[in-house]
Amino acid sequence: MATGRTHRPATRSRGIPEATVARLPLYLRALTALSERSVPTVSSEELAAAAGVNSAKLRKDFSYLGSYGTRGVGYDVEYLVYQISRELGLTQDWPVVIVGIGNLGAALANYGGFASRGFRVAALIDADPAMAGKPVAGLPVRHTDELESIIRDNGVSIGVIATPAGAAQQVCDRLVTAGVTSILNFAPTVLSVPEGVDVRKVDLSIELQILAFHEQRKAGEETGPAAAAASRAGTPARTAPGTGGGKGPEGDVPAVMPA
Amino acid sequence: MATGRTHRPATRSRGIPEATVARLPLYLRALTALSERSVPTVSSEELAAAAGVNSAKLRKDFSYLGSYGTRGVGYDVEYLVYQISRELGLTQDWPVVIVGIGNLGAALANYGGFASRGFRVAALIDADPAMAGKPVAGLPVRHTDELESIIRDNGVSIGVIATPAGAAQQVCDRLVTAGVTSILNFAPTVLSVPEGVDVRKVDLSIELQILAFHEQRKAGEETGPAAAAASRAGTPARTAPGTGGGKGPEGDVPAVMPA
DNA sequence: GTTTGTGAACAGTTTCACAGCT
DNA sequence: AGCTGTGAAACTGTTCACAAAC
Repeated sequence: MATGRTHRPATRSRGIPEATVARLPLYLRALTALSERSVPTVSSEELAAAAGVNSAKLRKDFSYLGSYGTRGVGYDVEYLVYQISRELGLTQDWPVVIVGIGNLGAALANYGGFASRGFRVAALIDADPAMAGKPVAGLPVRHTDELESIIRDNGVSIGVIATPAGAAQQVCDRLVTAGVTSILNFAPTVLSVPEGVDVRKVDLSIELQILAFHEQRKAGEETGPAAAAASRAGTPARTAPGTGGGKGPEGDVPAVMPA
Repeated sequence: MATGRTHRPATRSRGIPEATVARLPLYLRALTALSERSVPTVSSEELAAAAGVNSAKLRKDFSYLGSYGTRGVGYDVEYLVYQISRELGLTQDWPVVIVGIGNLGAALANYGGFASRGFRVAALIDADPAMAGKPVAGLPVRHTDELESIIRDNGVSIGVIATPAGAAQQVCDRLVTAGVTSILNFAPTVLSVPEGVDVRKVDLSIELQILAFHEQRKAGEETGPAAAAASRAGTPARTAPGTGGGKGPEGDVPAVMPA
């Protein structure tokens, strides 16, 4: 039963609830957009709208970080950007490796948001010898043989797995052994990792299946307000995800375009 | 929102909890693997291990669907596969369009899990006229002009947005107007949609930032057991004082910015 | 004996509503 | 006046532990 150690509840976080942590990047993106427009201060109401949450939640979230607002006024945009960045650990540079340079890996490598905020793609790694040396997003693809040395030489602690499912666990094991302690997994597999290693999963087909579930409900129960696309002509009709939406945070904010 | 307490009775039907819905695809995947190995029955303990959850949660989840197990024995694999598929709406065929055929869009188009389970890529759509007609994943890319007709002709109700952030809202509006009621959004933007339309978001950079947060914590305090590879040369990362002492704004905050 | 199904206890999250500061 | 910060209430999700079914 050597595989008995998996998951995670890293709720060892000194105080900040996990749900709040998951929303901080959302706020940060909204704040960055405001900052670029040189907006000096913002109220919880405005910022919440931009981030797609409600203001009470936002204020509660910020209260875990400290008292960074001014009553009667709002929050100082630059100051908040800094505080949230620091809290998220984005004031330092995180070298990241991407393993598996297929379509998805290439997409990730080209994704602007990656590099923008504290993350730096240290290397792209693929098992196919034919890929080795080929430039993707301006970086030469390295062969899997070099995985361990790349990680050690660059002090990489975050790895992204974009390989086929069959290779994911093996890649994961090598990453962990070499010193990676956080993994973002795009392969549709459950990864086993030792305690202390964090895994987050992005699973396309799961997201689609959740949508299908709600879609089926809609079709079944025609109670729906038919919802013709009435809104959003003149006013920016804000609408909650209504029927479902779900677990995670909802919504983002306009930002720079990824390639 | 604003002022009135619009108590929306969103929960009207005998609902399966959202958290449970989000796990059903996970169970389904594990069950499918068992099915392919011709395993006839499985216990909650075994299945939970395969899906990466604990058995109590799994049993509770299944209890919302009905009593599909046999005490003293376990669950019939084939039967459960069918029940969950039906619950998720996967026994019907869902035509899907993918808009934005860059690296990511192509990756999605090629993703096997897409087609495998109830979903069928009805069309790939891109705004670039140079892309039109080019085959991606065996399908010819269609131009955005055809978006509305494609959706209507194929009865598409699920759309995937893989465009740059700047185009996402516009694409979203057109999808919704044409009849799409569920959207999977890969662009880092908040989408506004009318009530009744479901949006799920997949945001890479947010996932990475959440990992960075935990990574920073690990570096800061070597809590408990696995202190293993955490401290390797290269990722020192200064200790996060976190909420040390209290939540006074001072502490280590180097009165930056606001000036 | 084994394993499910579930009420009840517990934990985490969101919302409310208002006191307190500016 | 306006807006933050936060206890308390309401809600959602998880874990426990055991009776019931095989």
